[in-house]
Amino acid sequence: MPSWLEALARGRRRVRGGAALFNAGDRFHSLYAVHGGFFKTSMIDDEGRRQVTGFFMSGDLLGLEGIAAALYDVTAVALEDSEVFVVPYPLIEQLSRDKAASQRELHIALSREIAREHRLMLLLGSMRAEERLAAFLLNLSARFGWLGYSSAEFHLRMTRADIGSYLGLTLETVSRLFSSLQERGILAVRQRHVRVLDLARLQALAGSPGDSAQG
Amino acid sequence: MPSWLEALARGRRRVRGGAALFNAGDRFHSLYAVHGGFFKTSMIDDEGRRQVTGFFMSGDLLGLEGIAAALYDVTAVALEDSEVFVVPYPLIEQLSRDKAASQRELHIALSREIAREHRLMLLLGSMRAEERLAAFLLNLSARFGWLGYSSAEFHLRMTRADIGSYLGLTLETVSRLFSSLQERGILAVRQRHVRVLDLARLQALAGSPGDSAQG
DNA sequence: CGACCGTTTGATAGTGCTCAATTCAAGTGG
DNA sequence: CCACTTGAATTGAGCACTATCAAACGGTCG
Repeated sequence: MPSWLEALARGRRRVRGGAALFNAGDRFHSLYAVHGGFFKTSMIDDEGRRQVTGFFMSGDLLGLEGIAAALYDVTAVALEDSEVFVVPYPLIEQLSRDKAASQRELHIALSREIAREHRLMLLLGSMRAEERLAAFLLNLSARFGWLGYSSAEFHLRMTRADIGSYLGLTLETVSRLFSSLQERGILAVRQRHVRVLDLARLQALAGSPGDSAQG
Repeated sequence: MPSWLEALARGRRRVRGGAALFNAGDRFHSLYAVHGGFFKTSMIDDEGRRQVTGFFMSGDLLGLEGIAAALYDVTAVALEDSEVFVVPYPLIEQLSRDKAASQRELHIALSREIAREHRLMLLLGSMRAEERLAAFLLNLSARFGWLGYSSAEFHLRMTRADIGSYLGLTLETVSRLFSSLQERGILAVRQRHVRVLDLARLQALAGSPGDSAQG
């Protein structure tokens, strides 16, 4: 978890796979630093369609968007048994007043989330299905790498439907793309287990990079 | 402009239509509060495709995403002769340390920007072309209304290409949609001049609301 | 072992894109 | 004042991509 938050954590909270950490519309009071496990966030549009807006793993901060309206505006659900540090927002406000460094860190966290979403908008607005999936996989891969896990072989925690919703595709399209990438020798896929066989070609499909946080 | 920033503005800056206020990659130093005129922000993906990420008018804050990397990560271009207040970020940091209220306001501005992009992701990920344009127009309309202008009749400052880029559509599709909405008596469109003839039907197309800031 | 959820695969159709040709508006210069 | 230029917008035809509908398969957990 981000070091500047360590002093502020007030307890942990365990969340079972499938359970919600918070729901859209809940009163906002705390940020959550993921300490272990895996979360997805989603929201519902006026037509009732649910869309996944992000995936969060160790070190990522959940709840930033809640400050504005004093309500969380997404729902955060654990995709496996997970744990978070609970960081009450009032404490953060206070600490940032005392310590300039912490203040800046919070601003950076917020600002980084904005930048992340810029990239996602770019993906949703201008990439085709295969590019989207490639970019998504590279992002996941890089994040696993940073956490010390293999970046070449990993386990997807989310369903094809989750991926599709996040990328603006149907689950069938996602499934077909996995099959196609496998046939071409770029990936080895078995259910949710993914192995990257040809990183260079995967990067070429995505238009290159695979960094940036909080996919 | 947001009242909490008034005390911090250090001068104004005029920007001619077509000129850039800042470019992606420039060193970050200030936020800008739009005081008059109209801006678009855009960024470039790895394939070199440019995409519009937002439109900004009086009262909106530009540059928030620059805090994270100490670099602006979008380019802000004036779509007509415009004016901004320049608010140096170090001053903001300092004020937020002294005044809890200002600190919270900044957090809210950042957080609101995150929420705005959530909605845009929803739009890009799950709405069809016509829904997107309807939602876009309602958003613009509402914002003009808040500024005291007519919400039923207004002048688009951006080209069809800008709108298309923002909505993840081609300019031809945008143009066709305008024609179609006009034929159906929902809008009266002449070039960039738009008049809403049937608000209810426009809202129905979008799935209802038209609020939320910084479209 | 059976039930259930998730995934894969196929066939078909629809939506929006691409390419291309006009039309239109606003300037510019003769 | 009017040809001419230029950038934007409109419109059309055909097609590519992805969604939709449908069926079968697989893995996992009671």
